[in-house]
Amino acid sequence: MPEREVRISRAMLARLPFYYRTLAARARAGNTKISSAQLAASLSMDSAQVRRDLSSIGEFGRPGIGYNVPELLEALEEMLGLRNRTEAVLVGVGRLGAALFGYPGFEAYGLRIVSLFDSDPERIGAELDGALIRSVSEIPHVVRRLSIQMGIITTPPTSAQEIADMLVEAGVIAIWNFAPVSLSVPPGVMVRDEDLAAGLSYLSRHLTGTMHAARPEQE
Amino acid sequence: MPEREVRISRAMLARLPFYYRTLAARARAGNTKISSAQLAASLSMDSAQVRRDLSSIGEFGRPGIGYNVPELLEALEEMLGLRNRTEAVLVGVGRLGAALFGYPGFEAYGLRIVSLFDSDPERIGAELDGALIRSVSEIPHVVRRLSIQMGIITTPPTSAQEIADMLVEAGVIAIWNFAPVSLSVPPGVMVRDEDLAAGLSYLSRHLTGTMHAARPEQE
DNA sequence: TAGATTGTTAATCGATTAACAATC
DNA sequence: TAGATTGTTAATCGATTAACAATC
Repeated sequence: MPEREVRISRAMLARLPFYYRTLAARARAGNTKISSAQLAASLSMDSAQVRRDLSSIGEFGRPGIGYNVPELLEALEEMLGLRNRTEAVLVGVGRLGAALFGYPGFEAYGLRIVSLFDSDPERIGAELDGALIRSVSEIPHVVRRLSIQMGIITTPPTSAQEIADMLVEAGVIAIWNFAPVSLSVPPGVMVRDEDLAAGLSYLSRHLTGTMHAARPEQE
Repeated sequence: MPEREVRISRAMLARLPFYYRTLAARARAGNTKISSAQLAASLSMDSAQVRRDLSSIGEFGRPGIGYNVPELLEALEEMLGLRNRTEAVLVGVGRLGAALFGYPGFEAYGLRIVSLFDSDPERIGAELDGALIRSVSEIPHVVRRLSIQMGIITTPPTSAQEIADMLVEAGVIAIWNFAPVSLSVPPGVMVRDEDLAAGLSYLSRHLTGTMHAARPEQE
């Protein structure tokens, strides 16, 4: 059979996890069908956009009926790469790093953090939930030996670039960066910046704007 | 003087924190000037876009010279609402909630988490970094009395909507939602979804893709 | 059959990039 | 003055929305 040409725009890729969420909840509720209009409604979006997005990942809908939830869910899992087991190392076991390491939600997404690193002598050698915290100097050795492809950076911004370089040098090709700094990496390596401050300023702006505008409670 | 009409697109608003980051680093390094080309280079973007974005928030550049770093930084702070002190409450003191509460980065952005809530009897009454963890039943009272405008939700997805309703009812108009579920709120209330899973699938997809493509190390 | 709903084409809207006159 | 660099206009590109024939 011919390979289906799948064009996923950046904007659409950002929407897929939301479809996934909603469909997973539907599936748990025992529903097997959902229409683009229903899906759109629960995500406050346009039904035409839902149909367009879903049609571009395959043909899972039937006119007059709607979409088959389990089928669509499976396709989305495939599409989002949730089927793959991904092993990652985490560098910087501060509060945020510890929170991510213990976050139960990742398991469902196939992510397993297999090794922890820090540069603070106080932390090196200690354990977190039974996992040993290693010195960053061991990164090259461990990453190479376990063929790790993903690195999670939760260090202070000042050392993030240095850590990124070490990870890439050792074979990592995907970096999830929580440090508030822009990393430069060679082509072929993908960086995802998780910018908490960006989310915050988005909301702050709303608060400021609202203060000058009409009070919201008197609709 | 006439009010300057400021049109900020959604996409541009998402870029502003990155400009801010870069300029703040420049300012710390003692630089007072920066060109659109330099700024673009450190963020791997197009210089035309930088100029377009910056020109739409004001006239801080001088042809032949570049932009005045301190001036621009100040304008961005204003624009991003970083000047405003924002007080927030946090609901759900699990690992993620605790990490956010202790995150030192927020202080610089004007955010202060003034109260913690949880529904787990084991946690209620306990302290985190000297702050008392209150029962969620106290949300209406506390939020109203302190006139809190922002709520941070780090509860499990099942209770997130219920908490959102309580917060909104008590007067909150901005919700920072870390629970992996879509919240429905009345108009006038803004929700920012921080979707960790989305970032993860973005990277996972790259890993899968790469396995089928050419090995990246042999550029 | 009649009603519902998809997948897709065409129309609209918005965002990015290129080019350049104006300015330092 | 000559070289550098902005702010903005015009051209391109991409994404969203509307509309509807095809299908169940």
